[in-house]
Amino acid sequence: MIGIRDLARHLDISIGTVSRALNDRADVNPLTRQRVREAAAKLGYSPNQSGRSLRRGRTDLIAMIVPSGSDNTLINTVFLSVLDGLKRRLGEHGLDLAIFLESGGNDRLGPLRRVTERGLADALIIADTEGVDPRVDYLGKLAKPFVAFGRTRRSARHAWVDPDFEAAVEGAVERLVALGHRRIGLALPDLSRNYLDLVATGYRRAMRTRGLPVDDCWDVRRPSGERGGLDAADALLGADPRPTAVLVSESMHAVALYRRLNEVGLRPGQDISILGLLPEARAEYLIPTLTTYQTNWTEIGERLAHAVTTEIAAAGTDREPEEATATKLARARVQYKMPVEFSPGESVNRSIA
Amino acid sequence: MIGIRDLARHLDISIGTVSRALNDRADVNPLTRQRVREAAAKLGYSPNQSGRSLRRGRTDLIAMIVPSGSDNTLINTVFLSVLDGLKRRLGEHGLDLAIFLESGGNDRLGPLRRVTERGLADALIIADTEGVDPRVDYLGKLAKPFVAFGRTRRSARHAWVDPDFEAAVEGAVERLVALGHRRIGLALPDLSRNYLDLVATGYRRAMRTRGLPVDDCWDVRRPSGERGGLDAADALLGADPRPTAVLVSESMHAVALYRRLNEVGLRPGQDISILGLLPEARAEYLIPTLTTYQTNWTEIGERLAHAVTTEIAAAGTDREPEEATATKLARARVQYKMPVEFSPGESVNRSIA
DNA sequence: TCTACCGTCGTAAACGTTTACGGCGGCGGC
DNA sequence: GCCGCCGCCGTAAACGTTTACGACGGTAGA
Repeated sequence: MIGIRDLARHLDISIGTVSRALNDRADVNPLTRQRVREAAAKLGYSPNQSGRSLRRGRTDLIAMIVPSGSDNTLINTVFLSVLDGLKRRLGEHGLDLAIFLESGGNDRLGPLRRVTERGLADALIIADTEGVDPRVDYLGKLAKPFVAFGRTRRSARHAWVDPDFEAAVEGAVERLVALGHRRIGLALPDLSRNYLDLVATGYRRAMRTRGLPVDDCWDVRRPSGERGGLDAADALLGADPRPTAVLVSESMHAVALYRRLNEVGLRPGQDISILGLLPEARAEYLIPTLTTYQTNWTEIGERLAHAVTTEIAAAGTDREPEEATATKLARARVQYKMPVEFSPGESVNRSIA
Repeated sequence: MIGIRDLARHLDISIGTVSRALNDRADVNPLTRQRVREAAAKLGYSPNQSGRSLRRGRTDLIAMIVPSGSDNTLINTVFLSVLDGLKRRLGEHGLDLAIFLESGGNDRLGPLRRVTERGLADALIIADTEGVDPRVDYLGKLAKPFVAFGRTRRSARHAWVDPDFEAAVEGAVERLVALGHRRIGLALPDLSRNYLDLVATGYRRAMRTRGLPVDDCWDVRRPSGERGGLDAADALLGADPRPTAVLVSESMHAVALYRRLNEVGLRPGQDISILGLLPEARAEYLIPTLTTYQTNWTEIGERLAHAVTTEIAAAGTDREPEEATATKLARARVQYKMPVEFSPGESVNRSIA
């Protein structure tokens, strides 16, 4: 590996000048800057990150912590689209993105801890947040800049970006009601995720404001995966009176529901309406295609990036007590609900009226 | 942040001793070691990674480069299972894993370059390899330890791990032939991926060794995604004579094929057999479930980790010309085809005979 | 008693950068 | 002609670790 020393020796100038030239500082002769640049290109110089960040005190790396193991997390299905926007925007600020995985167990703090303790990222993004998430407390105490992909109950105190789940469930209920449905069921996985609580309360509220009844048998919460989905389907189909439409929020639950309906001879979109409150990634694999909400996941990634950079900027000037109000406003915490809309799908097309 | 200096001052010993104590070196009094450990725990010391790796010359971090954008890559569908095993095994060696994304464009070298130039990983894993992959040449020239998740045409020269695609296609053909099929089609996406070439040649070989005809109309290669899948389906269904079974190797192609069959009134598993040469992740979303190969993706991850550690060890002793033959053998390059088998599925159950 | 050795520890250099500080020459204003 | 300023550059310290080297006291063997 060739370092700044070699460049200096090769050009017969000091390493200080080389460094200044490469970092585009003002006090260096344009000609020398040029010569340094050419030498760097010719010799294939690239700065050593360890040395640089040791001196600078930052790494220019953003770490994203994502859960592993289960494949029914929010983050998994639409992962790449979000990352696409996130990465592009971060790149514009000279930041790189690295993704770290959680262990898959119930210990959500350990892997995060490893990343922070090694100090290899300037800021973190945590995904798949729970209602009370130990990670936000931990990062808060550390005063480490971070953004949550998904709200928590402590959301007022940190930056976050996520889809507007309340609007999604509100829109879903509205759409079904417009078709004449009055008995609407809801199947949720019983994971500990904050967005599921938002969906559950949003569902109740949407029903209540329209004066619609909510039978407790219509609001089922079952384990993740196919087995739990079949359970949920059985519970909903066995309810009396039976819902004429079902909101489902996990892919495997949707699959299981389709399967059960198929077995008992009910056709989605004809005999019963199914509406997905889930990322659209797998919706099109079902036949008939599942109607589900969709949103601009790439833009969500971009918003995350924006939130990250403002958090970093805020942390940098934290010790500055006197600050112009204008800049302070510009650095306000990013907390953003991404609008959603519903895809065209074949699983909802039945007018009850 | 508290450093080794603070510990030394706090205990009134030298920083050298503190460092030796924390690194479990022999020449330190067990009692001092104990005291240092306790102080480190009490004060919440954690070593600065930049300083450490600057001095040590290594980062204890493994970088995996994965493509982004398209969601039909091999790496995407079974991503988490592989990563699970990979991460666990790496952790046993004190290595962390970070995932970096490609830009999504056709430039596969740029993102990789950024990672290597910043020098923030000891070794790399590249995924979704092409036949002639610019990344293997680049890494080879750099003499940087790396492992490919997926063979290339230069596979003899580097470490790699992947599923045994030849065995998969061989098994598929054999299974169909046992059911009496003689006219077997193949639909591939027209991506530039090495494993697709392996599948294509494996298909031809399997057919030839059984004395079966291969009509060129049965071997279609169409763009990725639903549109291309519909094209492929039309081509196969329009062939004369029409194949009685079809091998398909991309999820969206499978979905499109199901859809087209549905439209023309053919039932998978009854009127025609479908067999997936694709990771099983989405197979169960189709109705009837798609029969497809499956393998132990977690173990693939573990094999990748093993390959990485042996590559690193080999690079460490590269300059050592005289080496015991035993150790040399132990450090032989890992090149491993993971065995595959076929899942129970409903899309193949028709005996032609 | 002298030598050799061992266990334990301190000293200081080194890893590759960045950057505060000061120096040196030239140029303009007085 | 002198002073001050400015553009450009070299010097050296600093970031937090690791580790080669040597020092020191003590013990054992001769």
